[in-house]
Amino acid sequence: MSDLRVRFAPSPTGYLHIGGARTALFNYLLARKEQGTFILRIEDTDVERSTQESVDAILQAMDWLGLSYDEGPFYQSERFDLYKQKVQQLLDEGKAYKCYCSADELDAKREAAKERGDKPQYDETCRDIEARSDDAPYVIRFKSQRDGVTSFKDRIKGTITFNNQELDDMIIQRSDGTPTYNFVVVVDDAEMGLTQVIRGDDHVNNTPRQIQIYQALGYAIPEFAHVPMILGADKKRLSKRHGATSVMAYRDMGYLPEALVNYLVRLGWSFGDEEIFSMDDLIEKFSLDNVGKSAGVFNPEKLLWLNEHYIKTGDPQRLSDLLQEYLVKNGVSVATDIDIVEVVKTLQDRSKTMLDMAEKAAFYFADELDYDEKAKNKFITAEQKTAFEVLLAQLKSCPFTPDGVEAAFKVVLEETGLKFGKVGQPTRVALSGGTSAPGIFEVMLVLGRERCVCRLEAALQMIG
RNA sequence: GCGCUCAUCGUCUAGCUUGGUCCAGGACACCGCCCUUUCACGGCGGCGACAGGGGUUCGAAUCCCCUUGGGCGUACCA
Repeated sequence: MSDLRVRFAPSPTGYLHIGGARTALFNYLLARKEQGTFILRIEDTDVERSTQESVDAILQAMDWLGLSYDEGPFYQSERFDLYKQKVQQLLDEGKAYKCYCSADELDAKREAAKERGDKPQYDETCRDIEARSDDAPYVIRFKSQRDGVTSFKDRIKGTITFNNQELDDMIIQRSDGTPTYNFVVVVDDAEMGLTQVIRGDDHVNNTPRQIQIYQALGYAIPEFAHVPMILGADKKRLSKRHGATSVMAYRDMGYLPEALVNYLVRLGWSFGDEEIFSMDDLIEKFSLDNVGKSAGVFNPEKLLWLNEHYIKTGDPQRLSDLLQEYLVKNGVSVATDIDIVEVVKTLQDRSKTMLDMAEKAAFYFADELDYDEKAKNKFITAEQKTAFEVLLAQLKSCPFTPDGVEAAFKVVLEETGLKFGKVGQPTRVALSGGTSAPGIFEVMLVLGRERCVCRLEAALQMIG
């Protein structure tokens, strides 16, 4: 166990999205690689917007991705006493003050500043006034250092410097007594002993003000690593209009978690020319050194390619369990006389998602085949009558093994004098209902004698 | 507007620290060929980028400056 301590700190105001999952993943990988500690903290100081449903959704998504944590989940809503105490400390030391300006006043001033073309900042009206003794509502503001600069060395972006004039006195406690994000994040990151703060790029602007709070509270400053954002195809911040952004939506669409993990980690991180990484590979190879500085565009095609890869190479046994779930979801009742592991084996090379596989597998289980109209008209015709009859007779008696069915087929070719192609495709339609399916022998073996006979008879009946 | 930041094929990226081995490598997508009982898989090949302009240098994708473009922030949200 090393002393490295990192965290993922989502705000429970919705499901876990792609971007959050990636920062969680980076933290997780680093913790596992360095044998450090990965902490999960729920940032629910905004009581209005936080929900238990969101917490559950986030936990479920992390579990699905395989991101286990060592400590937590800690809820900020249960730590208000600690924050109160820290706010009081700053107040006592004159590093924070009560501000009686109303939200409306503040809004008006902000608007006015914008109109003038000035940077909207708090004008410090209450900075040096006496605290009132009446019960007028107030917020508590942090007294920023306004001279000089604040800079820090970002692990992935390098040194970043801010002029302290940019930092106005921010609110650390709302008028309802609850603390705000920029304050609690510092208290918690410090109290939880984090050595590195790995988070989204959208937080770099918060970092200098947070550093000032670390200093005011006498805390050691952790190392910061800001990972670039994920953008949509139009280079705008990834959002719902770009498609699914929820991690669990990808499960519903039939994606494997290892595909999402692999995709997400390669978006912004690289390891030479390698593209395929298992979680174990990543724990061994991941490093903040190879994380790029620029934002990346989310590319659904590449994710799909990885998903195909993991389906192709996945363990059939495991995949068969998953396939059953998707079949059920599609309303297909799974027949017990069919070996689903074998079904998976026939479909692994031709499925893009598990949902896709479920759709392609449906014909195996159908009691009555749903024929593709065009295929039926073209291939289930009088021309095939003899071939079907011979095949039917053979199938009723031949050994139902790879060699057996192939021999049966050979007999058909010999007796009819037809080429394989002439018999194969019609047979495929008769057995599967369509023109694209796994190899004809594989299909017969998975279907079993009884179903093959039944479907061939049905085809013969259609021919009349 | 102001602040921070980023900039190699359409996209993800290697290369940039220690200029020459890069007329820039890999992957996805796309196109073609091969394999083939359908559909796929697979194999082989092709298309395709150093944002622009100045420097520095014998030599720049690599160093410096400017321009342009993008992202993020600018809340009693996180």
